[in-house]
Amino acid sequence: MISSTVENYLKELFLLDPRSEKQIATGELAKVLCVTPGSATSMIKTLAQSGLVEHRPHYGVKLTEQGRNLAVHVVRRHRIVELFLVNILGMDWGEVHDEAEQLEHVVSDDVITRMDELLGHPTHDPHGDPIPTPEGEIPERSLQLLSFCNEGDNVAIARIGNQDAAFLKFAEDNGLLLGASIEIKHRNDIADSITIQSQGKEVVLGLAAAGRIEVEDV
Amino acid sequence: MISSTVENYLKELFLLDPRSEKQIATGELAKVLCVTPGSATSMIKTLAQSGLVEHRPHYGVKLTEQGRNLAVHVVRRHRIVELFLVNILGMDWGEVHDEAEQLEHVVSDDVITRMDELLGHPTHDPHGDPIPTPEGEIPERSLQLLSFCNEGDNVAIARIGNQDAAFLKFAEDNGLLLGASIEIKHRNDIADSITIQSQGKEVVLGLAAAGRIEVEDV
DNA sequence: TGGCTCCTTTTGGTTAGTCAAAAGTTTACT
DNA sequence: AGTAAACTTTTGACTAACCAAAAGGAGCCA
Repeated sequence: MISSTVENYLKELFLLDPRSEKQIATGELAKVLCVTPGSATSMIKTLAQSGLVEHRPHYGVKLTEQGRNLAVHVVRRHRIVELFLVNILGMDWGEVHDEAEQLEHVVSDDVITRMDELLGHPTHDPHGDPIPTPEGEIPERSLQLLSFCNEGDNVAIARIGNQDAAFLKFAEDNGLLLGASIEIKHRNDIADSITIQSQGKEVVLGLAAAGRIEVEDV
Repeated sequence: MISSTVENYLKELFLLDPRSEKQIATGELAKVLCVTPGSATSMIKTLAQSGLVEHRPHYGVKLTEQGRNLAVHVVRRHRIVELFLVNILGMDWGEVHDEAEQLEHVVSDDVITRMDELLGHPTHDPHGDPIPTPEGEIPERSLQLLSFCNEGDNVAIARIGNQDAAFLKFAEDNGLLLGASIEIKHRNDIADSITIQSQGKEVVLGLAAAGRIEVEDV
């Protein structure tokens, strides 16, 4: 049996590098998992023994094919649960993450399949992140940072990279919801700002903030 | 934080004696939890130190007020989850128990509240067992064993005590579903049988089987 | 009262996961 | 090249939960 601790290590490795190309530093992994570096090292060693990661001491760690596969399924469970909590149980975008964090380790594949069906086989979760398929494929979209858009572009909001509650509230208050279609009115590199129109309302954003919002061409 | 192991010990103590009146034997508790008696003893000792149970060495163990309270809430979570899996996700009566066994330890009160709402504040789960309220009250019904009913009685099926899959299938096939109203046609103590009519169909049951079915006067 | 059986408790050992602090590497700068 | 800073690994120790097997009551029957 695979413990939830192991699932968390694998999941975070995946989230830090979805393609599993880079060597992730022990300390970085330790930080996101809120454990000491020493704890991470020893867990990495046992993961390596099980063939779930490849460990080059002092250089870093990387998921193996097998490890990545497990991780992807944890992420699938997490995102389906999140979407389920929001769409079916009516919970808030902000409060579902921690809940899903727990549930992802105990819900069976059967339950996930049924939730998936009830949700209509969604491809992306409430944060705009892709939901891996049961086979482990990750649906790709060609996203672009809002900060790279040009005047006149018509795009739809696909993902908000900043999980900060205040930022999410600001986005929500200004109609910058997932799927909302917006038009780029002005772009001023000198003033470091971009002006967009969403649902008739004009909003001015700094380019740094715009860099946290990903959009899809429509 | 209270571990799921502790929750399981408390829950099983509650299920073995819902009123928490008797002293439960260590060995009995160990058996339902599938642990050795020694393991049970040592956990009982730590539970006693936390004030969750009262332990009289060599005589038995009993939930305290506080322990029973926690146990009742675990049971509430379990039963609401079960009902949710059956009614909302369309799972089978038989397959939800193990799933709920896992989920009961991780779902938050918020999620339970929302499920409860979605289900219409049910008072009993798919097995006919009562669902404790958020305050810990246990809705009582005055149930009677089908084997004690007399000719002419009109009753509704409230609970099936036998969890055996074959028995459940037999019951289902003969229209003996939760809530179904039936009439007692004949009762023959010599032949040890009882004849009932449900939805026009007559079914003959041995009194032993009838003793596993509980009914409510209508 | 002794002895027998059944059950409970104790004892000693294991595993997974953690931390704190010591020891060892790498890198980067002079 | 030499050294300090930054990071990683090792070491030793802890906790929760478990098991197997030895030791310790309790009740019963002669």
